[in-house]
Amino acid sequence: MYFSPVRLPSKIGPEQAEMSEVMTKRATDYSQWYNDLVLKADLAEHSEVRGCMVIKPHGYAIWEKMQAALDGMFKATGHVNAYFPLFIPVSYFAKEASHVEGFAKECAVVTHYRLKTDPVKGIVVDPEAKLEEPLIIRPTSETIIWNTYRGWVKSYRDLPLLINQWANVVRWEMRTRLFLRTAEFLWQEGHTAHATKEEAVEETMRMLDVYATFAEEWLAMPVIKGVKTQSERFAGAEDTYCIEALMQDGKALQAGTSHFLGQNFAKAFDVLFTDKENKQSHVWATSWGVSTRLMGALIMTHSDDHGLVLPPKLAPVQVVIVPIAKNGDQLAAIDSYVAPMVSALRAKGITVKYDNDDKKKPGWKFAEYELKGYPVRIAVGPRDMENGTVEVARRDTLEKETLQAVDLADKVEHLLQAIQANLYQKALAMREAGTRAVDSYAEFKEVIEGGGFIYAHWDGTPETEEKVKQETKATIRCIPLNGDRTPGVCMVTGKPSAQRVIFARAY
RNA sequence: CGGGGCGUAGCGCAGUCCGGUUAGCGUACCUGCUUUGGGAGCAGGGGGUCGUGUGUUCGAAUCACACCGCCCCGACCA
Repeated sequence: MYFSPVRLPSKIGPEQAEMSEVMTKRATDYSQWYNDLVLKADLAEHSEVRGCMVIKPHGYAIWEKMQAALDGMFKATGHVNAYFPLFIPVSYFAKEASHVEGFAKECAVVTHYRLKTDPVKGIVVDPEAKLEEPLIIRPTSETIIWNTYRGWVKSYRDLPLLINQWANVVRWEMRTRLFLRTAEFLWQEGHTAHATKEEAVEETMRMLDVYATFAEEWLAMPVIKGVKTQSERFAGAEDTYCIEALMQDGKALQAGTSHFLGQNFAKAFDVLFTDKENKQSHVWATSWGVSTRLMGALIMTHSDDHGLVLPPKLAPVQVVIVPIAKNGDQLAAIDSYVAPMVSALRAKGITVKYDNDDKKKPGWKFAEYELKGYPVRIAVGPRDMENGTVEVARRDTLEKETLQAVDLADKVEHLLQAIQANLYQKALAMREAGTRAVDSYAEFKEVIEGGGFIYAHWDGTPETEEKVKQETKATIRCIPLNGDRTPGVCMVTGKPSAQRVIFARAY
């Protein structure tokens, strides 16, 4: 059922050098397939800076589509964008104890502000230019934002404060993978301040819903909403909510988080407001984020051995039209034949590329657009011009069909909707097939080897969670919000359990 | 950070063990002709700090040491 990781010799055999096999197959080595796909589909490449990637135009275009959709949803829920500094003084960072504890191990630190020439080494850090206080490069912005909010919030009239930031952050990870975990990544982080706990909790849940909606309607990726256990909670949060998705190899991926921060940061940064009764209290906070990791989620949810598969709503170009011509005259005839189709498609808001570049052959283009995940490909040749048809191929099923060109724009519009829906349904079916409920720890140990989401009872203690993690490498992904609330007994200790939680091996 | 693998033309590799012509092959690229409904064929051509540095040697892609980078596995994490 799943594409399980298999260890292979690092040398690539001659059969893989063939033109027809530009990528490792999922079933051969899932992890290598992922790496190949990111590179071959031209989404990103490794930079020479350790742990950092270059997001290439095709990959960045997809990220921009995600940004646009999310940004619209943030605005629609009353948020505005702002920008805070990349550098955070260590003293700010130090103010919230559990926050520091969580991030200290992976902080890049700036200690100097100048270089100088050196006769031997060329250029060196100028020891004279040491900063009085080191700056860290933000791994997340709670501290600098709350330090700023102190000046912005005085009265209940200033609340709620609903701000989002699109930014880059740095976490010095030991091991990185393109999109899934890089030392520097792009994300958005929302930071809100509220007068009451209820309002902050409501905001936390609202943004969790925004993420779930985005994942399902745009990424075509079904997710489970849940709350994290104590050990998986964001450093500094009271509660961390998340959306969890299941990838094709049976591993779970956390795709977004929304945190209820309580008054932790307000207390650490003395953010107080005066209410209607002239009483002072600390404000209540939330923060929430999704990152370029969603690119990894997108890839691992839909793509296949032919390359990337993109949901139409996130595809930078939804329809590519490829002419098949024997000569220049024929190409010119196809140009005219296709022009009204292009206009009609664009009039419906469909993004279209007509690729009449005669320096590349049709077959080459077919393979290339397939690899890059264009949802619909239309081929037009002399036969079509005679018959008033076009050949339409859909990327998700790889099916080809010859259609009458009349009302093509309507047909394509429906096809794009059908593809979007089909991708979601396929992903949902995959998740359902990969989801099991188990009651005994012995069965759990067996089932977890095959991957997937496992619903099991847990006694609620970090000790039991840790034991399971040590013995099986599976963690509690979340306590689902909409799951079965039937109580039971912990599969490990036999102690009472309020409801089943989701275990999985995770990215 | 530990274990394993790797670094030679844009990409994929051979050559390294056992030092010795002008460093090869496939593909990509350029030119010409023929082609064009799933990564075209033939002919000719261009392209190399052999990851970086230091050393050994008459001579280093090849040997030694150090460093850098990448991949896979583990620990950590979104």
